[in-house]
Amino acid sequence: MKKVSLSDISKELGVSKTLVSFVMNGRAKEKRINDEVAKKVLAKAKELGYKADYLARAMRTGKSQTIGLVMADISNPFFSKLARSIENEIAKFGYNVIFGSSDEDHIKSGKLIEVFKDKKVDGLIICPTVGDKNHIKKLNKEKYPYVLVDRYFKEIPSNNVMVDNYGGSFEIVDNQIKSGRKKIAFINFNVELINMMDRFHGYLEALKVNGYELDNTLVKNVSFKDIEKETYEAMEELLNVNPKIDSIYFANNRLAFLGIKYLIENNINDLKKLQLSSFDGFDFMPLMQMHISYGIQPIEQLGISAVDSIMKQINNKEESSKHAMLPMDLSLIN
Amino acid sequence: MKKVSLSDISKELGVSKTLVSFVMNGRAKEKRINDEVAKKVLAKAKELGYKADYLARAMRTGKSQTIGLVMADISNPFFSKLARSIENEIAKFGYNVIFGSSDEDHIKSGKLIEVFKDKKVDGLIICPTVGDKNHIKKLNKEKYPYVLVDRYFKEIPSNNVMVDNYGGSFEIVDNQIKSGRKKIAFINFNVELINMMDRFHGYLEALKVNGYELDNTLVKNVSFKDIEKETYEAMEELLNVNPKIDSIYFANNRLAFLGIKYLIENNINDLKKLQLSSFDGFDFMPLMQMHISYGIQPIEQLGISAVDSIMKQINNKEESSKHAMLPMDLSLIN
DNA sequence: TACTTTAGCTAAATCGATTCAGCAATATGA
DNA sequence: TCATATTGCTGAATCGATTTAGCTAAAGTA
Repeated sequence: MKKVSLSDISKELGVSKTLVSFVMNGRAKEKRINDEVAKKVLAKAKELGYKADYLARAMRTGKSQTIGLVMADISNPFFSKLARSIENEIAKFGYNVIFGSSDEDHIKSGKLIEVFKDKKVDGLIICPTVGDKNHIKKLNKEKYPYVLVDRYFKEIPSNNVMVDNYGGSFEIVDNQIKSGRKKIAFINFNVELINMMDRFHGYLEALKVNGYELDNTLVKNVSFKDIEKETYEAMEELLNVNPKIDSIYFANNRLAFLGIKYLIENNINDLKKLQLSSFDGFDFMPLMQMHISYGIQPIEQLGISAVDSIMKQINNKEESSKHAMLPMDLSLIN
Repeated sequence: MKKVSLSDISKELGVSKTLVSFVMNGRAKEKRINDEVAKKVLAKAKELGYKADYLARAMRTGKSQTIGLVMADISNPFFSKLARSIENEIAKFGYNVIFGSSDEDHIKSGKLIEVFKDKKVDGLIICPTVGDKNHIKKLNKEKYPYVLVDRYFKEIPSNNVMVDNYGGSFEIVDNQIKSGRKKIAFINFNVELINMMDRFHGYLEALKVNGYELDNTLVKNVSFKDIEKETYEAMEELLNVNPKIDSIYFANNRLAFLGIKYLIENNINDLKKLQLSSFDGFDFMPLMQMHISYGIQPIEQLGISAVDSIMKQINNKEESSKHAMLPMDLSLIN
């Protein structure tokens, strides 16, 4: 049951390792190897149960058939669904995924990127966090294959796959206005992230085209670090200080979850007075006591596009600084 | 910026690669290398930015500093939280995680196990599915380090980390009975899985100790393949055929989710007549329109224990056929 | 006949680290 | 003084595949 190597085959058949290697890599024709000999090699390989040693091959060729996935947090449903989509898609190319979570901390993500490069991954799929600019610049300099998902940096050229945060956000807010809402509050998250900024700009634009003034007291920002506490504070301030609010728009599903939790715990559920919307939802939103209007992110497509990009790069299909943008599914805004 | 190898250092200093290797692996004392020389080596290594090549080392030593994680589906919150716990814990040992989802299909899980072994992972953490017995037997024969989580096979010795499915299930059902429920229906899932069988046995035992007879019309089984449709059918049958049911107990949170969805869509919400309970919950259960009583799985601890087991095996701390069982958090049953 | 092609194959270097076996010089002990 | 330890170090083999450079013999060509 011990492992069978190239030389085992070559010895048994009295041919060179080189020849066996050529045959096993399907280069028999190209290398003008006698058909009979090639057949014998294949037969012997099957007989002995030969399989090329992954590490030896990876060391020699520099290809690991593995990609590294750096996300904020795999236990977050958005990322776990994305991870699943990437896993499925990249499996079609015979690749595997090695992953790590950064917790929105660029020290961690930098370390993950380095470790994955050390492990010779053929490419990286990264959901970058605020301080990651330098890591991305470094990857550019090294020409290491990578693609950013969900977020990118305007000032740094990169291959990236994004959702139409601006457009989706615009539609949601525009819809709130069209349905008669006058004072639409916005709770945003980690404002420095480009995707979050874009959602904010969508909100601004919807106000603008409808002739609304931006009211800064209606906009709250919450940080990743203490999201629960800060969301509660934001809700409290919005509802107490500004009692005329008739709509609250959450920049993501986590905020929406916490906001709704706050409302339920405080028994605020007059939805005629207060309408809710969120950039994206979760599976259980249809089961909630509170009606909420939301978009659906094309997570699966996000993974597929990211894999497409990284595989093109790995196979030198010349892909550079390509910015893909996927539309939101807006069927649940109303 | 090209990579620096051992021989670069050895050439620059005029010493052997052997010596450099010893120093870099912290075996200078053990190998009686002159302190001065050792210092010089370390200094030079730092100067040149030397880092041992992962693949070369892995090939030579047979250690990859990577473990393989085989789950049913990483996009399922239970598994993504488990994956996160494992990731965090194993990072403390300088390890990374490569993962794959089996979709409860033993062909897929078998392939994943083989691929991960090919990639020379130092150990496997596996959430096995029904047909995986032979794969586990094979691992036993090969003495490949692995640990099963969430499920195991009674007839096959294995290291495994389980939740107390039986005890948790017993408590939940016992509580339903104690609070006066007479006809407690049970919707189970993929019955051949040991964890699901144990939950069923907990249900049985609770009936028994309270002097209830098992009523087979109250027990429904749903399969992984078509969980949504089958859960709806089960709900329909239970509620129509057996109108005296006053409690429904779901074997997991996914079933509970679907069951509640059914009830909401069909406007059945008289919780005085019908009480709900589930083996485990999700974050948003407190926000639901329906009250439901549930346990909480010690997912984080599950990951920690699994990592503990696999690391002990990898480091030959002689761990064999150890069956760990973690208690459920039952604070939310009432 | 002599020279070029081509088919068919192989030895050896290479990737980069680890480790076995052992050498030389100095120190210690009887 | 001679034998034995000990210190300090190294050459070469090894892990297993890939790949470069090149060889031999037969076939083709002029």
